[in-house]
Amino acid sequence: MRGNKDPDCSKPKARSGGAAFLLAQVGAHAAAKFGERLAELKLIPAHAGIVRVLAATPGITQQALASALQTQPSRLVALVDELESKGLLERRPHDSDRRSYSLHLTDAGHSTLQAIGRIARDHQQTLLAGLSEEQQRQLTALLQRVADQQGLIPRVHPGYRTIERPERSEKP
Amino acid sequence: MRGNKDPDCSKPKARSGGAAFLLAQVGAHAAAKFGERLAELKLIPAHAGIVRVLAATPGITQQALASALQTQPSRLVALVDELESKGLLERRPHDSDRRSYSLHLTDAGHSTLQAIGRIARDHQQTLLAGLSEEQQRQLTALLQRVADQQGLIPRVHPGYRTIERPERSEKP
DNA sequence: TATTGTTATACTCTATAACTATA
DNA sequence: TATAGTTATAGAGTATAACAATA
Repeated sequence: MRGNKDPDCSKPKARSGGAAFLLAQVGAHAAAKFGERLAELKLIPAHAGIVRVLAATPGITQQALASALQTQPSRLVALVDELESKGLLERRPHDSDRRSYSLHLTDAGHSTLQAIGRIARDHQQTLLAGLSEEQQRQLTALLQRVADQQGLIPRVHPGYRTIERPERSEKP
Repeated sequence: MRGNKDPDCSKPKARSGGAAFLLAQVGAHAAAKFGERLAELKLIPAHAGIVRVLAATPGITQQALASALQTQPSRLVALVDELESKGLLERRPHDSDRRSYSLHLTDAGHSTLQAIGRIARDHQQTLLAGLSEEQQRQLTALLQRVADQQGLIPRVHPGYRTIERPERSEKP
């Protein structure tokens, strides 16, 4: 265990929980703050994710959307319903398969997309206000490197995928 | 907005969602992976947080613990119950106030604390495997800077504090 | 028979507010 | 009256499996 002879620096990494904890902590903070800002648009982060995917791949089906976002199709129903009732997207009949829909952003949907972009940039600026531009570039590059190496899919938030909870202690 | 004359680099930050998104994404990934590893000990991250606070401040009451972790006292009951039934902590009578308990780690609790530390280090090493030691130091410093500037409390994970969800669309 | 979107069900987690026993 | 710990209740979110329409 770290053959250091100077006892004063024998635990150089146990500062504030380590980089991994900092990542989780700052990341949760970033997600929470973004969610707060998004509330201005009466949306939640999951809505924003859908809008972004739809902008990138118009006409996508709900199955494909679920696959792209790594979530269950049944989970999308309510979210797509909400976006549709807000007039931000349309469910159009699919050309060749009458079981499925083609999802398309409306004009209002595209406006919302832009608003989301503005909020995201504003959010990021506030979040990284303590860093110089050069430091922000460094941070981005380092995070991108970790994300790539860890096999994270660009633009897809894990959304807290099912975490195996150990047996909740015996409860008779 | 960024007075760039070269159109090709007019959007230098819209790469993979920006640093803020990367932070949320990598942070959620880090938290999820840590949770998976912690399952080896039949614990969840919230348990680990309690154990760490107890190690730092032995004899703390549940109210003070709730305050330290920024959570509701009622939320701690089940968690403390579980740790007690595992023999990792004890509820001892408080010296001067018979309403409250003094929480103390047992020997097994201290062993578990060490196991948590090992898991955390192992986890961090895996998470940052794509970075050199110098890059890891850089990343840690940058994250620490953001955490400080954002007013995050050292060692306290936001745990996803209540996010204001906008009115769930009308549902008659 | 398989697949798309949807609905139904059960289960977990949480916040809130009671409750008790002390202070 | 106020506080510590606990319990009860209700609500949101999710995974899973069923379902009807279509392939």
